[in-house]
Amino acid sequence: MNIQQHIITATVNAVKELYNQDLPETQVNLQDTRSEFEGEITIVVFPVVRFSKKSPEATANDLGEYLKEHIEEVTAFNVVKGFLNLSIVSSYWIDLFQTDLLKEEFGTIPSNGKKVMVEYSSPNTNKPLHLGHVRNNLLGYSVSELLKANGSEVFKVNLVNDRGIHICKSMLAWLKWGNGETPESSGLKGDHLVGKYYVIFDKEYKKEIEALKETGQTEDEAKKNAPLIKEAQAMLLAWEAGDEEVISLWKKMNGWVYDGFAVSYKNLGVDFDQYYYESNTYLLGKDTVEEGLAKGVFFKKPDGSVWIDLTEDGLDQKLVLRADGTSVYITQDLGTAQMKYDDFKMDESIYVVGNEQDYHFKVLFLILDKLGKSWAKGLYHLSYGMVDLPSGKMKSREGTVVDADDLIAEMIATAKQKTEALGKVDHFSEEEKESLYYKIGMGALKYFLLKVEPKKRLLFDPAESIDFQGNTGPFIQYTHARIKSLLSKANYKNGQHVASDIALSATELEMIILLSRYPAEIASAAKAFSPATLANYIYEVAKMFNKFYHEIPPIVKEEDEAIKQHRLNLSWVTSNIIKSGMRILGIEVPERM
RNA sequence: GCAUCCAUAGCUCAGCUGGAUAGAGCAACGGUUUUCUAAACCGUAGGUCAUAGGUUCGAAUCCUAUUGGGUGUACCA
Repeated sequence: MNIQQHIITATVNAVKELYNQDLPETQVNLQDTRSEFEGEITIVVFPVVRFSKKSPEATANDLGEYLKEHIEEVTAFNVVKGFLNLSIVSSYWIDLFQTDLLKEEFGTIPSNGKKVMVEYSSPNTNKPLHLGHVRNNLLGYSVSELLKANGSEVFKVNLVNDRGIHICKSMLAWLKWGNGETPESSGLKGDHLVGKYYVIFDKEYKKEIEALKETGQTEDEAKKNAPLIKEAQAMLLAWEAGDEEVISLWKKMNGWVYDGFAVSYKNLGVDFDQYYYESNTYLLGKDTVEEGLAKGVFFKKPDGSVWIDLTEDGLDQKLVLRADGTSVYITQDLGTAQMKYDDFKMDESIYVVGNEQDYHFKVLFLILDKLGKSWAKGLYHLSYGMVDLPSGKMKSREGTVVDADDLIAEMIATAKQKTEALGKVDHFSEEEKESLYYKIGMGALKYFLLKVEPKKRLLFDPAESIDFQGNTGPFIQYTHARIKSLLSKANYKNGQHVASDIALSATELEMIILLSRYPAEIASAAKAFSPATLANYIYEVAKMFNKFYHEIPPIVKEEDEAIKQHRLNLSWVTSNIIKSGMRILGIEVPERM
């Protein structure tokens, strides 16, 4: 039993004995004592006052006396207003530290038997990835790792949007203006090459619209009548009919895109256990529509279109199948959800998708629930905010997107320049330097994006480079490298215990308490699907270490062996938590930098 | 119009199921290196937590309204 639980139980007993009242355990409110007060654990006594019928101060004093009397580890207490601060004997903290935290596997949580699917990335194959996709990928990957760390079995899946009118646009533009250009002939990365033709299509299409408007057509008419869009639509029909030429062009161009994505994914450090392709799933869902009609969840309008009425749930009527019997977006999502469940039988399924689709997922989940799917309650939309530029939203057609590959290259270049300026790595091999620049650059980028609460929108200013100082990835990486250097200088041997009666400084005590929170931080971050809370915790840990490192004399020169070993143990545990926590964020920590 | 999310220091962000004097980083100013890596540390300054009510012993946090901003509201995906 840990000390916190011990205190809670004893407090309940105290209220029984002193006031003859039954205090519910949930009313015992514990928190870490603020550093400006004496003690480590604080009881907020206001909730107890109702039971004691005394003033907060008097109640706190009563409880303090009782706890000091009945709990061996409680050595002293003080009362500040309604707060009872308890001092715990330092040997308790040292024992806790040595038996739990000093283990390599500290922070890993045993299996909870849950199977979870995380769907993320889900790109379109008509253009390269941009900063918005980067946020999605990093978030999806990190949440997956977080859930694994919390004891779940995780399947990462990528549902690739590889078909549709937008893909045909790129194909058509390439046929018309491409002159047979390939990634090899142009030296362009495949996804960028295809994206180039998507932009060309849009430009030419706009020209046609303008021309038609000159002839007196309205904007809407012109958009529908432009020859290019008609050709693209014809191509889509040909694709659906299995036209050999179209299919083979489609395969060729998608192949270029996949080669390009593979490079970006590798650089981002993300991976997937399973790919789904919409070209295989876009016809799914019609069975589900039949099922819904049979169950009376859906209804058919006279024109043959199928709808669900969600007005009682505060939403609208929603179309689930067109009058001509073809699917809409939600049709295939219904079918795909069923297929994913049939494939994996997972308990929970997380969709990492931007908040512009909040409404869509609300409807999707509600429909599946109304269809009586037992697994519908395990569905969760991890909705994240858009990445904005100072100028506003990124728009691919207006060229205001921050390209993922460019950004990665810039981050690495910046890392190189900053590292060289510090002049610490001159003796590194070229290979080690390259690897270091990559780790630091990506560490800066990943931490920058992940430290912000997912649902909040995020501002990125391309004119200002991402920081490498303060609350940043490189700061945390640096702290880790510094600890590793210290440990190697001291010939550190892991896991050696010292007598639990050594003296601890205030900072050392604070460190132990902070470090001991790691498993709880993982659990709460996993519960909230939020790598951000973990990121901020790791930062606190790194900051605390640097404070400790500065205020004590050099450890390697420490003559008291027990104190030396204990300080090295503290350093090692810090590095272990940083490494493990950063790994969950998808960030590598160098051994030296 | 309706739905939904957001609003905290000059800037970017923390702030747990309501608890002590609202915290970090950047930028600004000052200091720290004969001592284990100064991508570090210490200090100064910076706030009507959008506004107004309400609930409570106690509200940045919960409720209501208002203002400002984002997103959605297609037989697009």
